[in-house]
Amino acid sequence: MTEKEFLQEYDISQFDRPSVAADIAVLAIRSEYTDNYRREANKKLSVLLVKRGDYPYKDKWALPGGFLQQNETLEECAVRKTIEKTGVDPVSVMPTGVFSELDRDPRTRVISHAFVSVLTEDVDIKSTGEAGETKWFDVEFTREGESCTLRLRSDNITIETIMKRSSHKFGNYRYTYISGDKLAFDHSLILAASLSALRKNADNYSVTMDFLPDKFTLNQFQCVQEAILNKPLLAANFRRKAAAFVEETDEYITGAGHRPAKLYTRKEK
Amino acid sequence: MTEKEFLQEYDISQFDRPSVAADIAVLAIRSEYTDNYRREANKKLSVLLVKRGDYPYKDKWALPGGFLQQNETLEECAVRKTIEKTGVDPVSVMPTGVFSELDRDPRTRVISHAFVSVLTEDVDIKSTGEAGETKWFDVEFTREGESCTLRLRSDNITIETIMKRSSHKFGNYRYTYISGDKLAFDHSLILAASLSALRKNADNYSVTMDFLPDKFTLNQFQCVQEAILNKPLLAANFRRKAAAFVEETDEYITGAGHRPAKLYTRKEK
DNA sequence: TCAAAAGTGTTGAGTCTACACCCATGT
DNA sequence: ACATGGGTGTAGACTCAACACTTTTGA
Repeated sequence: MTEKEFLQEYDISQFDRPSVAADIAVLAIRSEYTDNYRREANKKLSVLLVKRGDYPYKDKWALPGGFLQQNETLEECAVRKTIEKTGVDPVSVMPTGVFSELDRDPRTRVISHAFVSVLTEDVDIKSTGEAGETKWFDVEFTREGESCTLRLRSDNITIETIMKRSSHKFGNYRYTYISGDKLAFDHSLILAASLSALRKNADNYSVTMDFLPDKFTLNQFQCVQEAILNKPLLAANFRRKAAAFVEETDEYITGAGHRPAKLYTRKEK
Repeated sequence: MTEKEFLQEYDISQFDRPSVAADIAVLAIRSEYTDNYRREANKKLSVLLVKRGDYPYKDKWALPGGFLQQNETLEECAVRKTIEKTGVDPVSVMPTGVFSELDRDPRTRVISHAFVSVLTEDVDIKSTGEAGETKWFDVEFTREGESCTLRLRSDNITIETIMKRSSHKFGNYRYTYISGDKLAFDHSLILAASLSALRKNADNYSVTMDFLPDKFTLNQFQCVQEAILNKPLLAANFRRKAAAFVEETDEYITGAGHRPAKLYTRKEK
């Protein structure tokens, strides 16, 4: 069955209203390998993609996601679909935008709600990569003037998309495709918009903190912040600014070959 | 026909998926009356509400809004519905959140997309108030500790709702009803969330500017900013900060009984 | 003439950046 | 011992709130 046949047989008449879906960019802060027992590993941002098994966009890589069920909210849908399709629990999800353009999906009208999640604790990548259908891709998202480049890399796969940053009304950016590889549907554009929404919001430290575990060191916090903003921060200054958002505990992390780090919690309010 | 009969006769079986809707808080900066030809009028924030003519929530006040059609995006739907129901053109609309809780609407499952619009030029209120079905309400939205009060006033109508600010994940607040009057559906909660999203975003001056006309004076800009943030700003400081976001023209506004004000435009990028 | 907004200058308080420096630890 | 991250101090640059002051207008 070709994609064309598939689409012809798709009974669009049963749908006289849009379908409602959630798509989610699950990001992880991954540590690069280091052979120095003391030195902190470099951190890279990765995104979790799923290879589509069916038409449309068969064999293309896509963000996990799917249609909303009657007994769940959109946030619950995003979490459920991610677990079903990848085995990864995205823990908490942040909304990043709604995509309601008319021709997003060749089957029928679909309104997609985009979310982003950042996993700040080490993820066991092997357990999620079964059958080659689910993979983590290193993310590089850069901008030179008008055009933005989204580069996704995993093993021997590279997906590179050139986009234009178009609208910036109300502080939110949208992107349009120019050239290069594409993810399924408009997922390249959704991923780009979600990354820029995440970066914009992460300027406020409290947003970043919502992705951290209950107890964390200031260095963990800083690594997440640096990975999201994609720039290094001076530890001395970071810790002073972060102090306004956290509360000390009397627990420490030891065993890293240097002075123990105090654990902190999110400050309420 | 009572509300109960109406709901019993509503054929819910025709819907095996959620309906998709947009609801919009149209705000206007309204000038209070002044008898001094020179003195600038006080500015008040008002919201446009529609009295429901049908079940459910017959005779309750509601935000304008309605169901998405197949040939429009959600933004277009919000604009179309506002014009249809009130005769007011909201010009440009900012998304403020999605409400996908299961029991928002007694008829069937409805996913509502909230928008806000701020009208910065004087609106002819009389032309929109036909048949008493559409009215502007002065808005007061205050918070003391845990509980928030939303007070809406128009002529002899006062709608006062007490709510609790509940979740603040990722920088966005949600509200839950405690006591007092209610708008139709969960529109009190949507309005509260939209107002706080607007205030949060308006910290960035460029968001406020997206609601201004193509040419504006710095005083106009400041009045909008003050109405949204609900606090006075020092003109000298405001103008220096705003300078980064605007470009001069060589046009002036005269006739106000004082030195002419230069017109500015939004600075691109 | 004069009150009001338009617009500029200045001062002192506070914040942020960069860097120097000491502390505590596991190998 | 020592490299490394944990953590504090501080000088200079920068930003910002407050207020004083001058300019220009219409009635």
